[in-house]
Amino acid sequence: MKKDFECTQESYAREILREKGLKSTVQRLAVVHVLHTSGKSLSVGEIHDGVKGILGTTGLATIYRTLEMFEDLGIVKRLHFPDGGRGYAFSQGDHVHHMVCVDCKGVFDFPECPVENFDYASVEKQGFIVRDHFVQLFGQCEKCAEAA
Amino acid sequence: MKKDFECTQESYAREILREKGLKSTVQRLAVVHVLHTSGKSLSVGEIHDGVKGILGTTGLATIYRTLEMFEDLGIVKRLHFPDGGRGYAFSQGDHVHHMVCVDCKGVFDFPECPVENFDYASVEKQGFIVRDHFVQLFGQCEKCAEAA
DNA sequence: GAGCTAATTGAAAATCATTCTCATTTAACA
DNA sequence: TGTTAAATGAGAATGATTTTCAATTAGCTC
Repeated sequence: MKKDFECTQESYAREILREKGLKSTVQRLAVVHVLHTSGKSLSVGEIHDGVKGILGTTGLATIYRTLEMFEDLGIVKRLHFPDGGRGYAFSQGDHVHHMVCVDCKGVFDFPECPVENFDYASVEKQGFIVRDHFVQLFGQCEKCAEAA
Repeated sequence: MKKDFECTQESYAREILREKGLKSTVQRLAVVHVLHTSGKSLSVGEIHDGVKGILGTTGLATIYRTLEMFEDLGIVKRLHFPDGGRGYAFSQGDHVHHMVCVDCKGVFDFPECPVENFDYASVEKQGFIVRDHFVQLFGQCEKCAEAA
């Protein structure tokens, strides 16, 4: 099978898959490749198209299965758009937030956590225990800001 | 028509609707009532059921239309759950974040913005302009933490 | 309060997204 | 190279959301 798209990100995915006893199929590696090289957030359909471009044919169900699994493994992150749409972005590393360009859907990592040093006093006063958070920034990348 | 559920939140919605030249229908006010009195995040189906409980019969399309519109008006906020599910929460006021109990789906407002004072230097260095953000906290409310 | 009008609703069909099933294929390892 | 459990593909099934259009209604005006 074609593996001419192998690069750092595919190796990274391979390793995580092997650690968990999961198979590194061409479909899975193609999903990583498509997401990573696009550099932006893609819909399920766009990912499907991208993978079909590499492998010729691929079942849509496989894309769904792969994305769900990759999300659990922390390889991709699901993003939510104000219009209700969803996108997936490659997400190497554990705790990364994303900044999304609303024009080109470009995704840019954001290593510092904006919420990390936040004082949860007002919430904790009510008895809550904060366990996790979802943070996503919206804006414009340099290119799109200039074009506007 | 039954309006015995009128209270502060319904008046609030009425006012916003009137400002925008939109009609305060019983269906719309019932959606506000259901969401507000539940105190938690509800799915579209749960909201539909709640409204049917008040009005007898209501079209599902109306619920969808109302929620979309209320989201634009800032009356409700769409929440996203790790499992992919979506929920809607009543959201009086402009810039409120939410903390959601993963057990009971209870929603608690969070007036301080965790992102407000964050230093966007690393992102701005790349030429980005941050325009908006989505922040959602997950955890356990007092009740559910004790029950666990 | 009755009439007018544009906005809104309801019901069902249409569309779109996601999951499931099961026979076939394949990656990983011996 | 053979074995085997995991993964895939194709399409059916399910579920979520949107659209359509005739009927209804809220918000005016008088």
